[in-house]
Amino acid sequence: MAEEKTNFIREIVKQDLASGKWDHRVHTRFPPEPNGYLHIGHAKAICLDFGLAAEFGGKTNLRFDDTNPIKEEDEYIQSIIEDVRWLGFDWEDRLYYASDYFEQMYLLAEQLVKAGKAYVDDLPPDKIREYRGTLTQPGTDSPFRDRSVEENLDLFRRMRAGEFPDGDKVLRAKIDMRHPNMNMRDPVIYRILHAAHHRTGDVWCIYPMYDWAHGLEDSIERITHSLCTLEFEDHRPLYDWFLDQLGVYHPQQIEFAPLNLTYTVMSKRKLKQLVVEGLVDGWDDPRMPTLSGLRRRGYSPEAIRVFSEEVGVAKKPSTTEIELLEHCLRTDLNKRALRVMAVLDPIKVTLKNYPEGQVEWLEAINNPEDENAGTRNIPFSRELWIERSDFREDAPRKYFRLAPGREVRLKHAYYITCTEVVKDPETGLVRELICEYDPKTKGGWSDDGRKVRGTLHWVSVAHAVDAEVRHFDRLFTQKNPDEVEPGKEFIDYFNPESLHILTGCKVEPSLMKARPGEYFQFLRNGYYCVDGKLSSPEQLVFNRSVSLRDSWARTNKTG
RNA sequence: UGGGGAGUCGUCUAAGGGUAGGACACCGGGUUUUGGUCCCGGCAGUCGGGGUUCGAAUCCCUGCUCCCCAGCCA
Repeated sequence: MAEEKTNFIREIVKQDLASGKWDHRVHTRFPPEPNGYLHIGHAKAICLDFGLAAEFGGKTNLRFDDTNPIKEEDEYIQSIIEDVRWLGFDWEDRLYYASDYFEQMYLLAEQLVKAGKAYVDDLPPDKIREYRGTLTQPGTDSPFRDRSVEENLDLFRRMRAGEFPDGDKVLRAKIDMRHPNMNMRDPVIYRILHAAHHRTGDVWCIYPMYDWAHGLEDSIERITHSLCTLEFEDHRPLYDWFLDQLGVYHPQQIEFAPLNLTYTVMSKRKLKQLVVEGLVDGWDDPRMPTLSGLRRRGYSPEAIRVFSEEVGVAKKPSTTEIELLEHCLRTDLNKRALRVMAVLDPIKVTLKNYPEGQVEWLEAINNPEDENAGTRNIPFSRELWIERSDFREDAPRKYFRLAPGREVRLKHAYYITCTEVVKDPETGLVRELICEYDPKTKGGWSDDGRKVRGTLHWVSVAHAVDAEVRHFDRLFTQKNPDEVEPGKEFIDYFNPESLHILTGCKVEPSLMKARPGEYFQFLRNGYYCVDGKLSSPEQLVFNRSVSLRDSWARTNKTG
């Protein structure tokens, strides 16, 4: 039944492979601009670019589209390389930079000038905008549109030579100022920017625009399928025009809908604003949809790759529910996360009939979903921590945790029965529970057919390690923070409750050895990981990656 | 009133003349030393109106709605 999932781009590739359109090659590229950190939306594109090529025995280049020195930084390049690699993709020796092609691009531009298809325009920016017309009104020709080839070539060379200040002149393609597609109204292809480039330094003072550069990059690298998002659909005619005018190798641009997720934003500009305004702890804050944030949150690359496949690829603008992402994480972590015990909101239990000073090391299964995960021993003693929410004085019948007179199982340990509740005389708050354990139930079993519904997690007081635990909620309070009411902006929907810091948590001693990048399930609580930025041997800090599904909480809420 | 795209369960996505399928979400039930996992079941969709056809989500006509484009950003 499990018909393999497909999408329109995969079908195009299959057809092209069958027809031999590209010599039976598939060669894609992932072309980020190094002006920010990669996010889950990029992951979809990365998985598409790399995944599709790999599926058909093709190749994928990692290419930095670094044509704007003002916005681009080396820090971003490093993070992008790290993130793509972390996701599990390999570009082998094909790490390219658009800036490596600047000379070729320049020469091709001269070729366009010589063909009478490009001209140097002296119009200032505001005039260029004015002459462009509007969506409904045609533009008008620049007075400089009909300069001779000789004059254009001379001026263009002098632009490169640095004879003019920023904004003084531009090189424009000569297409049609009355074209219904705004992109075809003599688009600018080179601008003067006396700015140091992160790779070429001050070698250049003119830089190519995206539309000119991108198709050439694809052409130079002999890309077959150039995948990009929907907003570039309007640019395809230009992409094709340039390549056709030049008579060079001509890849096919195919557009797909970008990924949107509920309760978050996906624009680098907006994510950067959260960082700059200090609303989050950097690009890698665990609440961020960035790959570095998801990594710090405890997402696995596998979960993200499965998610990318699950959301599918189409041309319909859409917003995926974040629950699907969480589901993919739970599915992956369920198979791999080591089960450990951690008490987040501790209340003390004293076993009245357990020998003082005695310690038993009980065997605990590391992962019931993975036999190879083995077992470990955990210390059990007279005084234990259990979860405050696992006890209720006024327990309803459906509640099968601890209550006065009720018996529960301590996971991997013994059955215990609550015999006495010690309260603070001042506040009336429960301070301690006095219980009795049944020595005949070691390991959590009894052969007398006794029915014990509840199983609790616990940590030995004498052996517990203190830890800080961080829980996260949605980054924004609105399902779609981009859709703002009049007078508001997306940042107004930032969720001030999105970070909860729990202190005084008690975790089992084995967690002292936990390292960033390892996956844990805090039994009955959720999936957690060590925060690679904040955690230290002196102060353990864990992040909750995602909670466990909780049907008890659900029935309580709706009931 | 310009151009380019897109409309299938609540959400995402298949089916491209022949039984509208899957996943998430949601709702039941079973198993369970995690109120987890797993298993079983349920809910729910072709934007509207015409037409062609034995048969239309699919083809034709028409209407409607939504998204993108007026950077010397990508």
